[in-house]
Amino acid sequence: MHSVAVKPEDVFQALADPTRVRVVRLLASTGEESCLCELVDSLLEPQYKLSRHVKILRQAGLLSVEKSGRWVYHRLVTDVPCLLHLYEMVRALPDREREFAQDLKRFKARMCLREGGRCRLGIQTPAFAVAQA
Amino acid sequence: MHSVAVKPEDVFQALADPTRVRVVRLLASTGEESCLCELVDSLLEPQYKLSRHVKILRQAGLLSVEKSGRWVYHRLVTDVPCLLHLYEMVRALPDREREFAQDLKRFKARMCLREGGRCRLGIQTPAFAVAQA
DNA sequence: TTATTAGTTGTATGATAGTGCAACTATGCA
DNA sequence: TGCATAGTTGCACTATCATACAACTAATAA
Repeated sequence: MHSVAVKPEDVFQALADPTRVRVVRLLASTGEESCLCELVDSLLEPQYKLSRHVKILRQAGLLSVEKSGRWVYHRLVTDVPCLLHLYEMVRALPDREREFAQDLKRFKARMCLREGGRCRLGIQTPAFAVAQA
Repeated sequence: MHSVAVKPEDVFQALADPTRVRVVRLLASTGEESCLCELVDSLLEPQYKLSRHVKILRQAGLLSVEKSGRWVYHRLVTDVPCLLHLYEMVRALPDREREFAQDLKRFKARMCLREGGRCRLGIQTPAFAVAQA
C-alpha cells in the first residue's frame, strides 16, 4: 500500500486535534519510532484514546506501522515531500504552555527503559508519571 | 490585534476543508492579496460560502484583512515563522485532478481585470467561468 | 493450556462543522 | 435621497467527530 494519495483535507484533519499534534510533534522532533505504550506513558492519555488517534494518523498517511510481537511501532512517513514541510512546521510550533517540553521529557525518560533498542515494558502510568514529576 | 496566539488545532482545523485549502493555496502560490469577489470567480463557489470559509481562516490567524470601500482584501499572515513552513507545504501539495491549475488559471485571468491594482468589478460568475473554459 | 498483557474496536453520547436559503449591513453612485 | 451591490450572518438541517466504557483480539510466558 504505497502512500501515493495525499489528500490535504485528511492530512490537515488528522492534525486538527491537540493529542494528534502532540504525537506527531514528538516523533518529528526526535526522529524516533515509538510503540503505543511509550506514547501512553509520554502523553499520559488512555491507551484506547491514543490507539484511535494513531489510527487516524495512519489512515491519513502520516504514520506507518511495524508490528513486532505484542508491540506496534509507529513512525512518521518521510517519503512524501510535502509532509516533510509539514513536520518542519510542527517542529516550529510555539510551546506556550510548555506542554511539549513535558511530553518530550517523559518520552526521553521512557525511551531509556528500552532494552536493545526495543520496548520491553507495558504501560507504566501512573507510576511512571509520578517518577518524572 | 497581533497574531501572537498560534493554536495548532485551529490552524490545522482551518485547513481541514478542501475549499479553504484552495484559498490558501491560491494566495500562497501567487503571493497576491484578493478580495472576496475575485475568490468567488476563481473558485466558482457561492459568495456566502467563501465569506464563511475566509472568516474561519481569519479567526485561525492565517489571513489578515484590509477593507477598502466595498471591497475586502485578504492576504496571508506572514509574520509567524511556523506559518511560512505551512504555506510551503501547501504549495508542495500534489495537484492530482488539476483542480488547482484551473483555479490558478481563473485567478490570473480575473486579476487581469483589476484597474490600478485594485478590484473594480463585482462577481462575474457565471459569465466569467464560461469565458475561461 | 492458561493467564497475562499490548493493542483494537463496537456502541452510545454530546459537541462541532459544512451547507443552502434568505435576510441583513454597509458602501458607493446616480 | 434612493438604488445597486460587496459582503456578512441567523437559522435549520445533516453529517461528522472526540470521548468513555466495556468487550474484544492477538501474542507472550509460565
